[in-house]
Amino acid sequence: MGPTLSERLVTWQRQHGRHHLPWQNTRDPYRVWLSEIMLQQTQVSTVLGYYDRFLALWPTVADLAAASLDEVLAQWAGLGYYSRARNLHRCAQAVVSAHGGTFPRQAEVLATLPGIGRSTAAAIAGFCFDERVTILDGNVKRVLTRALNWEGDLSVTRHERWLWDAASLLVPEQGADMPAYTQGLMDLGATVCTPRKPQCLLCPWQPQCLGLQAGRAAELPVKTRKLKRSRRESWCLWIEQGGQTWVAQRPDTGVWAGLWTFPMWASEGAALRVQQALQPERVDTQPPITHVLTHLDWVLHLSRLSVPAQVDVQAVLQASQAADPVAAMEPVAAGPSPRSAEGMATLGFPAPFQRWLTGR
DNA sequence: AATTCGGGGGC
DNA sequence: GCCCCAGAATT
Repeated sequence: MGPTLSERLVTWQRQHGRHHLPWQNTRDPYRVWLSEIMLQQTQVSTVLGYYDRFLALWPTVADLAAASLDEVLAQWAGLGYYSRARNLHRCAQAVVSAHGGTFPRQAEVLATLPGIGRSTAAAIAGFCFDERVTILDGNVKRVLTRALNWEGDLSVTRHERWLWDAASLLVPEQGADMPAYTQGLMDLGATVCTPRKPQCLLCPWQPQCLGLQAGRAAELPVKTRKLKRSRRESWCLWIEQGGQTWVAQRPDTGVWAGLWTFPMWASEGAALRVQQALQPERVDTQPPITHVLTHLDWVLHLSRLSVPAQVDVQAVLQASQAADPVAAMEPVAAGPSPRSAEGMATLGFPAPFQRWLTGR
């Protein structure tokens, strides 16, 4: 028989897994939780800088809870999936107000908190509290479907449920092995059982892997989901007037919720009419860029305007906000307002606007 | 059950 | 171009 799959994985992780990521070598649930949220659908290399910055700014969950949502969003800017930042903030406040500033220890309770689903709850409970519950992230789905040579379509819900059950059966008997086991699942998927060209010769499960035996490991998992992106086109005006820049905050739902952008219009004509009303001294119209989001190709046009001091920008923008839906400015949470350079630095801008503002 | 949320890495 | 990434919440 030999060692079980979980025993093999635990031994392998201790010898060959990753041990020096910034969120490892701690059982502080705050640090583990913060890393797990940032790492949702996001690669390790992308998270590194953000993680250290958040910890430096907010060393404890109480510090984070005491921050404003705007501060958190500004620090999260560029990382994507901004509902994570909103839920991060809500979760910190819930931990403080409903749990006395201490994270709950059971996965089932953790999963009731904002932004913590079943997999993240299991990661926290396993890493910090030795609870015998399984994660099920992209790594585990790939590792498991290959090890079991299981060809179920992952876009089908009941297949996911089946995988949860299969993964649950594999957890180690000893709670003390849970941190290494959970990390092992992640490390195996990230470093050996990779999406393409898996390094099966290095795999601790190689003797048992049914996918490898069938010669199908590299073709799993099966996912039929086809992604069709819609297209949207917007015209942005970068309005500068006497050292100030006009910005608007996006509504608290939808794409880039709560972040800041230049005022935007859904038609070229509407933007041009506003541009004309502003009587700019200089106009710099840049080639459009296509910003790719998960479900959207967003074509963004940008004209940079220098507007004389005597022009009432506020009035022009308000009139455009109030215009009929076709000609109106795109919806904002709060009316556009001018910001100094220092003020701009405290706001969160989506990646393409960040690039424009910093000159790439 | 299907959609909606970003942005970057790697090939 | 394509798929993937320490997924969750919403509809």
